[in-house]
Amino acid sequence: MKLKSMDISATASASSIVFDALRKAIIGGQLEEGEPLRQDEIARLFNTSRIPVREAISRLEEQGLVKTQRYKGAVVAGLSPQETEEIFDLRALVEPEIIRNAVPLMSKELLTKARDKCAAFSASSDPMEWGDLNRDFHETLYSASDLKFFLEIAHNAIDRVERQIRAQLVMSNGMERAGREHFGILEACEQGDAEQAAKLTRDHIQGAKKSLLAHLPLS
Amino acid sequence: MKLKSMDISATASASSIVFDALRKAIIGGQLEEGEPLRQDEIARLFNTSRIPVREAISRLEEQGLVKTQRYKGAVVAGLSPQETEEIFDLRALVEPEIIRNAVPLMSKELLTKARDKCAAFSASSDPMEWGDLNRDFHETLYSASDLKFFLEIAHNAIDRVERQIRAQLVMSNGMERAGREHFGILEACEQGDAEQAAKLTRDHIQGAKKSLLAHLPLS
DNA sequence: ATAAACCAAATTGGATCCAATATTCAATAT
DNA sequence: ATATTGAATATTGGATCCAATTTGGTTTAT
Repeated sequence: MKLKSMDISATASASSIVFDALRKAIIGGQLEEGEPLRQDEIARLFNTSRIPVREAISRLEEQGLVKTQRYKGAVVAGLSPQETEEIFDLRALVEPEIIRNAVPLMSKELLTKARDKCAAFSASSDPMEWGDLNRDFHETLYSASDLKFFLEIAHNAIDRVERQIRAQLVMSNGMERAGREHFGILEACEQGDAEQAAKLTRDHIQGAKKSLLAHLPLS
Repeated sequence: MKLKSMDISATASASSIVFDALRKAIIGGQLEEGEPLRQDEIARLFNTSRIPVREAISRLEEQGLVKTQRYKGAVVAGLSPQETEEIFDLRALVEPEIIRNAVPLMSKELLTKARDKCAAFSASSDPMEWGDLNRDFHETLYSASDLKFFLEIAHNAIDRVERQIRAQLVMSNGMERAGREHFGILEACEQGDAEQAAKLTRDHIQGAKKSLLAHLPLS
């Protein structure tokens, strides 16, 4: 019997489908911060009842992506400049460790893929996709790491500032500098220099933080 | 009008009450790892329906404290030795930063409180309360920090290894050494030496990790 | 006797309904 | 005119009910 098998018990529940969709809409900026999430409306959109929607929203709250008030509902969470700065500091602490751990575990294939993603990022002229391509490149490198909890933290931290990252890329020379820095990180990985890759990753994040804060109101 | 006011909209919902209770039961070891969480049973215990229970469980899953399988239900999450080690490494990375940030913000009152907690910990002879007293001391120091996201991470990381921390305290000379190390950290805080406090915190966590892994099966 | 088929109980996922609270807006009093 | 009251509407929180799936035991065929 030749049949491509799949784990049926892993099929998506309604609540996880709603969760994923809302998460993407929030970090992608389709839902702006402060915007209320109406359970009814979302349930109608996904042709389901409010129960899975409520579960999805409570999970999003646990992730810090929405804020809810009893009997008032949920709104997309926003960040103050101070909070944004703190998230970038957290990233600057955690992500270099992930890269340091990942470098010795990177296969030839993975490095090839990363090089492609790096090139795709630099080549793109559509600001709408810069955010995704940027994240794609970083996550490709991180995916070689086996530090699942560090990755969990990093993914959540990036989720929370994804909108700011997009903003940072389109402003001044954000895109050009990111491209250069990506290339540097990639080269360090290819040379197996974990220390250098970690250092460049930290600089990359701290640099993004700085240029972001400089353009933020009353920082 | 003189009336002591309180924010009624902040009153606890059924789901948050269940969430808090389950979280405490899990990290306190009342529920052992692998133990299934039956929605009906929990709903009966709290005299509510399964809806708030399900919301609580989905939040616990988001925190990594339980694992659920579709149509099979939730069980208390456990950690492999490798995973335990990684959580301790994460703590060793994040918590020193929290202390470093907190030291300059510590008031006289807070330091007094911390000294009391430190003494209470060392004085206790009841192994059942060592875990709580230990956490109480650390959280007192951390509470001076204004790094809310770092604190979020640390709290969650500690939640996930709380059981192992308890185990570590009761074994060999874990309690005695922790008492000594706590005192060292406290002194550094009192002297306003953030660097030293951070270093001792890192050592404290790495030391706990080592002695824990040495006693763990097939580490 | 053993293993496959199958049926009943248990359990979870989701839908619908009701209760509690918030919000909006018209009516009223000052 | 403005502020306050009160009713109608909208929205969320929770309870109850039904459907889908798993689980454990029983039957049945070999």
